[in-house]
Amino acid sequence: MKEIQLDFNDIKECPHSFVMAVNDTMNVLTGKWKLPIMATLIFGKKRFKEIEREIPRITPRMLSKELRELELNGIVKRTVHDSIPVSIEYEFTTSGRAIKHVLDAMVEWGLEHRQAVLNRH
Amino acid sequence: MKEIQLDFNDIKECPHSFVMAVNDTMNVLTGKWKLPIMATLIFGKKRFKEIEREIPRITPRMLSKELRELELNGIVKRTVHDSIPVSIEYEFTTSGRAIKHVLDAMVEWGLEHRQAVLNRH
DNA sequence: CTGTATCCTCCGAGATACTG
DNA sequence: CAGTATCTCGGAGGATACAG
Repeated sequence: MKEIQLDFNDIKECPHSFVMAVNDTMNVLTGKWKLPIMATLIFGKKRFKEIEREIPRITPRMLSKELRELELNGIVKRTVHDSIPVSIEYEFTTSGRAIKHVLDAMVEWGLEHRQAVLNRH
Repeated sequence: MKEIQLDFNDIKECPHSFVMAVNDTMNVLTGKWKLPIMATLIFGKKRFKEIEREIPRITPRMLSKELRELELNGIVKRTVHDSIPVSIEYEFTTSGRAIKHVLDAMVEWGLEHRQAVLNRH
């Protein structure tokens, strides 16, 4: 559970709280599997095996690890239903779901940037 | 110059162009030094040595590598002034500067999320 | 079904020295 | 000043097997 530590704390124009906020956000977005996992949860609760099935090539080790990290970071909620056999469901927290606004900004910039690059050939 | 390849192309709810756009954006934000480098360019052109001085602990190797990558991705423009000795300046492209909108969204979410996490202790 | 435990590989990044 | 060339290493992530 290591913290990514961006090293521009000394740049005077960046208030420390802004830098921390960007750090927090990057923490939730970086790594190979976090975005794919979040994508599977957009339309509601899912069980471990469902998520695993929807993400080609992910291993249970990585899925477990990333879900635990997302839970610790308050992005997803894990619920144990003690049926037989037990089933476990993952879903976004309210705050976790709101990261969609960041993704929207990324989509918008990404599309515009690709267009801008194409326009100069 | 490897491309980060997010592996959720098969998730039907994500239009491929949106996935590509998020990929493009992540490409520009990930890694240890890209954000610090961009932060130094917010207020205008800078020379290699100036950027190096403003970012503690970065090595010329990494600065060179990241600047080249940002240039190839159309984020920064590199200008050679053939004075004696030559001086070289780096600055945002128009499209590169616009990534600030993404950072704004990240700051907003990051601050709100931190607050949300604190509120439930 | 919902994960852990081991072992292993590869690459991002650091250290250091050098070049035009 | 504006970089490049080597060498090295830790850690993210993969493969495979196993557990409750």
